[in-house]
Amino acid sequence: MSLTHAPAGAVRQGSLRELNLALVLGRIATADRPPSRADLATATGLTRATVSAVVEDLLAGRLVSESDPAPRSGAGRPARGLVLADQGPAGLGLEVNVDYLAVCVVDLAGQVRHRTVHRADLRPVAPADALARLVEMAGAAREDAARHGLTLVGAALAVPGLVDDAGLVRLAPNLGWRDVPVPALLAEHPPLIEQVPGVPALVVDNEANLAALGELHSQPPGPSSFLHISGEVGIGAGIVLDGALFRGVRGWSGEIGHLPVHPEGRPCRCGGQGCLEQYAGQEAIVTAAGLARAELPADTATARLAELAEAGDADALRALHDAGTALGVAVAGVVNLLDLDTVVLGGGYAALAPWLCPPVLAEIGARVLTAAWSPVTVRPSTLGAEAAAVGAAGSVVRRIVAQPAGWLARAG
Amino acid sequence: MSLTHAPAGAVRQGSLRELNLALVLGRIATADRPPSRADLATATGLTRATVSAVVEDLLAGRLVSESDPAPRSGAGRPARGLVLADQGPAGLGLEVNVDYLAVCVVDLAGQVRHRTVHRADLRPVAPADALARLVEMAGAAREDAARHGLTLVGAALAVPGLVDDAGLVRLAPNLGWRDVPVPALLAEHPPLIEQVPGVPALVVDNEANLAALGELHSQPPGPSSFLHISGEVGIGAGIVLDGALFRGVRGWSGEIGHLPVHPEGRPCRCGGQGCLEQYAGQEAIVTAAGLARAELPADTATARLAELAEAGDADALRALHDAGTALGVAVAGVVNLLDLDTVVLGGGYAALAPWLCPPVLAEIGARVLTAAWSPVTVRPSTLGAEAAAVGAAGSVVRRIVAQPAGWLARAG
DNA sequence: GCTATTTGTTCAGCGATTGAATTATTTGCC
DNA sequence: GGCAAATAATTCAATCGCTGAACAAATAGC
Repeated sequence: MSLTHAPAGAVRQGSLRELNLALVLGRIATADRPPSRADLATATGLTRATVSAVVEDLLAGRLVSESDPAPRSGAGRPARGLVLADQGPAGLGLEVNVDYLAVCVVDLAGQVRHRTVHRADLRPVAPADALARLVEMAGAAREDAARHGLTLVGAALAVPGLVDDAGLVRLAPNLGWRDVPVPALLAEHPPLIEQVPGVPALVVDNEANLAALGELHSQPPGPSSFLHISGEVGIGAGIVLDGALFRGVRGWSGEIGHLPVHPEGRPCRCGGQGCLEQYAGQEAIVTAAGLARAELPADTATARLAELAEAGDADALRALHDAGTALGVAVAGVVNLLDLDTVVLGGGYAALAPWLCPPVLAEIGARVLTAAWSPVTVRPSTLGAEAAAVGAAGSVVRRIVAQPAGWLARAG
Repeated sequence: MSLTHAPAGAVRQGSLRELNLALVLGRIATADRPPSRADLATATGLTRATVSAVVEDLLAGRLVSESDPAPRSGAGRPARGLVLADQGPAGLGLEVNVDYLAVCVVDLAGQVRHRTVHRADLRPVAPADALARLVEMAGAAREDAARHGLTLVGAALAVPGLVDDAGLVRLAPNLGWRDVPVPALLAEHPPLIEQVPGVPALVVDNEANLAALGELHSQPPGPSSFLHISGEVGIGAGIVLDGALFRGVRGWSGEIGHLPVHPEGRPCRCGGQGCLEQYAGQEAIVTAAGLARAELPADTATARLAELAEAGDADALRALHDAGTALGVAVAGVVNLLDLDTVVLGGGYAALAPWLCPPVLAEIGARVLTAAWSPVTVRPSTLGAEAAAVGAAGSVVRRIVAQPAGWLARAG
């Protein structure tokens, strides 16, 4: 039932303006060329009078600005193009991963305006210390952002593990974290965020989820429903349905790493048998390729593997083919279940995509009933290594775009 | 991003009333006791003045009526309870299945007001003839409905197969249908439906999807996210997320029958190997239990199997245990992927649930990473055999409840 | 019979959208 | 160069629907 879903609560007089602010701003955000007020009127169905009034609010709140290059040329008064402001609210993205810390700032338009990566093995570091380092990096990011006229209105932290609604990291096995109360630990540091109604100061979420969100909002815009697979030590998936991340009942969706691909196969640390992770996880691939994994950190191992495959190393090629086949079995199951037409390989898989895609596609072709009518695209992620941090920061500014009324109420 | 999703288009002056009509009517529909106007005001956040105006519209359009038993007793003016009208718009549910045709009428409140089942082997019957019989049954249903003051405002047809957006049945393997243009075939018969803006006259959908919708709207209300598995000859699943059926990019989601449970196992007609259907499909179970399947139609075979299991027949019990284990492997994968907390066994599985649930739960417990923190419920469907027809009819009236403005515009 | 209490309605006020008229600014043609 | 056509954006009275407060209705308890 694809009904236009109504707002949850009461629709008051003022909601009308709130909804139309969001409608117009969203249109400006997704347009490929800066639209004029007249363009917006025809696109949204509102009258030009209303659009003018709404745009005036947005201009006053510095969420949009008028662009110099006119969107049209020809007879008639020239239109004034509207673009998202390159100053004003911005999102702070944070990421703790096994071998790096990342911080970035993304503006309203989705541009990455600041980026810092600190490479280090985080496994021996206590959570509180890791977060303290991250806060230090974030402080520098905030100052840099302020110099560009950007105000941080919210932060999102990506963690490779299970996170509950309150931001408690239940389990991040590869990081060695268990029951880490991130919000409480971060509350001990001076706040970097200017609170805005409707935008949570801090969201903690799974790295795979946030990387998928980053992919969703990357340029050029891709499909609105897809599966994003982050192949790290574990294998996580972010499921994007109709332009929204699907989190599951408790926010623990996407545990694709424990789909069974050989039900009577190798035992897995999850307690099951033959889980995907045992055949297509980073350690499994590296080991199968004959690389002594202990000598290398995860990202270097992946790069080395790509080098070997490039050079035609038989062991590497076979390891990648086997991993791709296992991945394909799992992905085919997901596609059968959810009827998705796009699968994005992210994280460590992105660099290995040239060798993983063919066997994945082969399994999809063999196992997906509907593949004959509708082809499935499998492609590497367009975002770089710290996709989750970018997606995290992007998720903050998307809230401003989706609910501009909160920011405008603040800005006066 | 669980933002309150705004309406897709422009929010005009009149949309406000439309949205609040839907809000108030939805509240009346989901309340456990007939709410008063005052109850609705506090529940929705609207003022009592607005609620009174909205309710007046709903009463005038005969979508709700005032109930006799007052919702409250005590000091103060007695409240007048509001309930969904038992006259007015109703939905027509149709179902073509392998061994029966079913027609039913469901009123606004979700009550089944008419029900006809015609048992026959439909495999040798041409699609046009099967639909003609269904139309005949529907005509009688319409007359019966009219006698109760019900007007049919839309129809939904459940088919055990893949259906595209236009209502074309691409493939219904167990029925022997391929590329059947249902809307065109039904257009040759006189219309039974009174057109209402916003309500499609005919929707054709997968039987598993509509059965899941029926479960969603069954009384008492259950969870808003769950997996509904219809175990017939094939195995289909309806995925309900946040109170809405998830259809996938092309409407072909839920093909759980082809999740791999033994990737190097038996070949499947889909082209893959070791698909769930080969281990937990009705034929597989019946054969494994030692019943000669040819002698029995599908529903009788299931009943017989339940009898044997009840009597302690070792072969039947083993067959059910093995099928349940295979089903559990697949369900565990789905739960890992989507983080659902409820699985409903419907269709042929409903009657076999006492024997299927334990092995399914065992596999979930062993393979689902998060099962330790959040238990998963596995239970049989509460609806009867023709759940899809009831769900189909229910999906029609749900549209009226979700968008009452269309009906009100018609009724004046 | 009076008061407290709760329900539901009435009504002036107001915010936001609408549609038509008006102003603003350019291109192209004579 | 000047004028008409075309397109963009604004202004303004009218209207729709929600709000808040006052008011009328109806009952229980004392």
